[in-house]
Amino acid sequence: MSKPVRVRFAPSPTGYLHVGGARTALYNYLFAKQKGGQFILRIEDTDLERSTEESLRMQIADLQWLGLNWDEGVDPRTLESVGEYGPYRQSQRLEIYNKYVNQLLEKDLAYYDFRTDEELEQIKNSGEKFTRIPRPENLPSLVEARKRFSLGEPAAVRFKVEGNKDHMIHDLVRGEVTFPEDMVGDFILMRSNGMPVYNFCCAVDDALMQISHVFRAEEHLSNTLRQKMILEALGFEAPQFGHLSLILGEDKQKLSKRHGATSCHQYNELGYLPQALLNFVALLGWSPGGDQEILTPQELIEKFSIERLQKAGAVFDQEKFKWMNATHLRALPYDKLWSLIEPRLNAAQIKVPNDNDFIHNSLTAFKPKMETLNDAIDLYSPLDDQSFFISDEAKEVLSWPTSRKVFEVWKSLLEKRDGKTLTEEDFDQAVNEVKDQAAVKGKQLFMPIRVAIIGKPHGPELKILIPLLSLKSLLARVEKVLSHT
RNA sequence: GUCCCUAUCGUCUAGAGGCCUAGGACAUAUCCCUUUCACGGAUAAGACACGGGUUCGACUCCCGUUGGGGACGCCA
Repeated sequence: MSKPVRVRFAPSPTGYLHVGGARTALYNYLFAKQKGGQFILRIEDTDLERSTEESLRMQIADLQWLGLNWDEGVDPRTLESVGEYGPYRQSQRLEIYNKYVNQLLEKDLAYYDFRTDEELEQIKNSGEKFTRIPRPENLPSLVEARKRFSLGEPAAVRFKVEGNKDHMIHDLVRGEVTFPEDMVGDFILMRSNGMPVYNFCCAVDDALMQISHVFRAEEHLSNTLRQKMILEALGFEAPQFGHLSLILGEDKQKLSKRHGATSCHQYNELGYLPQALLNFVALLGWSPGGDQEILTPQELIEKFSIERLQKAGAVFDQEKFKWMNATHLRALPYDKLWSLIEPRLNAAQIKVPNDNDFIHNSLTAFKPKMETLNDAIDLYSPLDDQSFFISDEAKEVLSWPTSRKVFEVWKSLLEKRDGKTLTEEDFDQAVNEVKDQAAVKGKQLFMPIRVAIIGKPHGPELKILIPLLSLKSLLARVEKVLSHT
């Protein structure tokens, strides 16, 4: 019997998609998918100063990377509106807003305000403590105001707040929230440059686009009052609102740029997986109830419930995110993982073989060590002869009195061999010979060998690494190491 | 300052009046696995902000205090 579920994500195109925005988008998306409803992307670009087409494209790219695909809104390629409630960019809906502003003006529910910024500033600083800007003393008639306005006198349109009634909002996550109407003053509907303002567009569009539920950040909670007043004045039905707790930084302040990486784009570049970001952010302010923490997008859709939304803010814990990313990464099949890693190796100019054996063996060795896709760069670079170098850590091993002997024996063994690579068995055998001939064991044996192979005293299991390296490069490496002793 | 929201381990959370000696995960510590580092496994330490009610019984319900957050734009 209830209205069909139609939810929207309505970003303003100013920069990359923030992780908080991603979570808002995700919850709306999950709700729509679970209820068989529509997920709509609406662009709130009425701030001409800050909104750019470039940002719009970036946000769309981020949303697509996350796999949060919308049913209605702007087309990702052409940016044209797709859907029967368009256009979906507020900058293209100006006639619509005009129509409704005029309606309010004519019903005497709004008025032209000719005061200048300076006058308003003066009022604020007049010494009196206004919690809201007072309405102008003598309002001109609509006819007169329109005349002055059309003659070029700048004026903003303000909503008339009557100021004596309480508004109750049934918030989907917070329950009943009551706002006294007098907490807000006559607020702007239309700027003096003719552009309508957020609260107005949002209210009108939610109504016109038949939005059934609005999940948005808690910072909008008090805007809801204004939007409700607009909706009421226009005779529209209000959607159901649900205000999400904020995502916080370590210092418990609203997560912002100074907390480090906050945009989806940054996490993408850092080598995080979209499914990990979705999973992590989903659990910031919501939980599925049980002990399961690693969830696929499909599981999120199945398990999502507004009852389990958290009311208090949640700190974005980079460490846990990294762990979660590593977990998702290790769950990836080899070919998928390789397809994600290869472009990053190329970008870092690391050249390694790409036959199936190599991919399989190397990934087996490196997977447990990878937390982000970018970790592959450091992991694979020792396999590339061009970038072989001796690490600082290895210098200490080099200085051990027994190390040189180990290198020499290792080298002579390599020289005696033919074929392209060493097998695991070859290696075990060789190590035993080094042990006997150089008369060392334990740490004094293994660490120098490791240094002779990868230039570092720590790293993945040599048994797996050895078959990944050619005999030729093994030799070149030990020679290089010897030249440093 | 005014209004609104909020409060369980350091962090994310489970907990819908007795199941709680408060569970899980990340991080931390120790041990096992491993002749390295990880991965994996085990163990340990670690929280109901405080004060009043309500109740036979409160982490759970109500009120207050305190702490934290948000909003108060011709930003969204």
